[in-house]
Amino acid sequence: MPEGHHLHRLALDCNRVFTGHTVAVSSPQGRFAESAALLDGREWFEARAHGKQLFCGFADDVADDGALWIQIHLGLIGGLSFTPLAPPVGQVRLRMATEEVAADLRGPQVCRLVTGAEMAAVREKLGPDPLDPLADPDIAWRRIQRSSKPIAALLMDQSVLAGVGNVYRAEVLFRQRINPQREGRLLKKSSWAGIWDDLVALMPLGVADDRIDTVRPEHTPEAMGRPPRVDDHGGEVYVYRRHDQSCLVCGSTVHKADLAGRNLYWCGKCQRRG
DNA sequence: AAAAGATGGTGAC
DNA sequence: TCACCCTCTTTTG
Repeated sequence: MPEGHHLHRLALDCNRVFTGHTVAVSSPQGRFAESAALLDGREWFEARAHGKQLFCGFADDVADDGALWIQIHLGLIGGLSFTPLAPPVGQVRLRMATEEVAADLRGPQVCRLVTGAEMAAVREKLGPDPLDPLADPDIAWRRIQRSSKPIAALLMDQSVLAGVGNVYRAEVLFRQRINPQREGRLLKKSSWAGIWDDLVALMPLGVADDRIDTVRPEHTPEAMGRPPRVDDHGGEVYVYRRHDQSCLVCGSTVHKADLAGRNLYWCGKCQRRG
């Protein structure tokens, strides 16, 4: 679940549930208890997402920006789920609740109280986010241009580009027909423009549906007479976790390889651009 | 029943 | 490059 689209979706959900409310903040598991007590009963301020980082703000008269923030990073296995108010089940690091709804945070990589200045410092280290309408793709392009790392590695580097994870990486490179091993410094400007524009188009759909669908109409299960994808690792995709199966476009076998400790999926025949 | 693996990232070598 | 974090699902025995 947790690529950038999911965090932006959670920010929207938090704002929908908590705006105009005071929030009961607690840490049933105990590891965030001290900070939770500090925030408990405060007025909700605002949630914001930048890439895979989620910030939940609570009103604070003393803070420069009028708020104190919880920085949340789900990591690989964390989750934030909304349920009708009921006793917490399992290990809940953070609970934010109204009288009707509870948002429970489990297994996060990061859950800490930060000031507005600390939040800004975290955000300064992140590259542009395709889900931010004000983001500047040239900032990422300058980093890519002077790197000898493969474009597939650069897309996963959150200081280059914020929000893209393993699924969007594999899928946008396939859709743009780009060789994942192409060095950043050798990538054509038009290829980068294609990647960025495609992410700007794709990721809002991911926010709306809370899943990653990247397959064009002509390659959908209905259009091709194939069974729909049934697992819950994203939606309909071209290459992600489709290794040893046939490419939906050319029929050749989809490859899988380890790149910097993460699984990379691609079609060697379709993806030859640089 | 146990192990492996996952949409992520850090810190120690 | 690897162990580790910590949760849940899927695969293996």
